[in-house]
Amino acid sequence: MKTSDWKQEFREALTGWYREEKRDLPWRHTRNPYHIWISEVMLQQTRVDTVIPYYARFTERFSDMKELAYAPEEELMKMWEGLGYYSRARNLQSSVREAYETYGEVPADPEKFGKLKGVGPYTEGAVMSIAYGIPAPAVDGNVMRVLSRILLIEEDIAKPKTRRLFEEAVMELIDREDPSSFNQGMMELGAVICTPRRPKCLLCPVRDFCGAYHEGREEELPVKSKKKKQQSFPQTVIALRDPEGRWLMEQRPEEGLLAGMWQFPTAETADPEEAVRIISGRHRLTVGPIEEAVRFRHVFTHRIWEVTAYAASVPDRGTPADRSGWFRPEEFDMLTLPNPTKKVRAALGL
DNA sequence: AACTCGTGGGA
DNA sequence: TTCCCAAGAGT
Repeated sequence: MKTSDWKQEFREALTGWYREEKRDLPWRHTRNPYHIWISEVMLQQTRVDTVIPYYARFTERFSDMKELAYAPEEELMKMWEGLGYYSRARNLQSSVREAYETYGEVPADPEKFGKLKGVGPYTEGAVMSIAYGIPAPAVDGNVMRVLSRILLIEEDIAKPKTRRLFEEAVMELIDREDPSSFNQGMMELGAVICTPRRPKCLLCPVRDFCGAYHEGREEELPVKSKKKKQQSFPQTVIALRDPEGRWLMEQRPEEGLLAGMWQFPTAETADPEEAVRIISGRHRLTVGPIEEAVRFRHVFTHRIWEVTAYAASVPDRGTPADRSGWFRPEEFDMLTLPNPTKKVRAALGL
């Protein structure tokens, strides 16, 4: 068998399987490049089942580029609330605005599209191939896992430079008649068959082409170095209620973790007395006796919060610092609240 | 290159 | 519980 024939048979086996067996997902019902762009950004580091309801709401509210381009940021963040990695939403909006004003559409040019904020190598290839049929590589974690097994590639896929190796491999293999089905087929295969643990090789449409399967090494690949575990940080929350039933909320800084989101007053200490001193000083107010409401751990990718939340009354509102305000529980829904804050809110029965 | 940036699910 | 992870990108 000649090498070129092997590649062609691989392509046909993969795209044929994909066209027959692909899951019925919302973004596979549209050819709207803008909607496909939205789906790819939402799917960055996020599971399909999590994205589905967000995608439905988001594309309904911001049905075309103009709607999103000029939407109020608060509304944008409210639609993204709970999905995580919030800079994705802000970058998406600014890039949709730029594309709309510059091209009037999603540019069908990888060079132009890839320059937009929030569009990295993966998203560039995914949107260009799926929306426009352009043969560009869309290398995500699935593709690196699948190809490392098929081609017996032993480079560490945790290392940034390794991705380029896989992009070159994809360009050698990609189906130029249907780059969309090829790229999505690779990812679909990784998602449902060629899984990280216990891959279902007996159901695999391309196992005849798989080096790892032939050598019985499918569980050994890919090679991936582990990341170091996260550091823990104490977070003491002092939820403060005024005599009229309003609660003090603070808005986090515009940059960094949970940027711009709202939370109950919080101090980075394990000592509740110290937290009261810090927060009462910050807002120039007097805090009554505190009562513990809830204690939990919140795990981020790179750090862990050990949260202890207390509630207390204040006789008057003092002098609130910048980026803070008093709100009734019904008004909380106007604010963008990160999950840790939602947990505290639930514990307080608000 | 290494670090930052969320969340929820599964083994 | 603990760990890894899931269609990554910005700095």
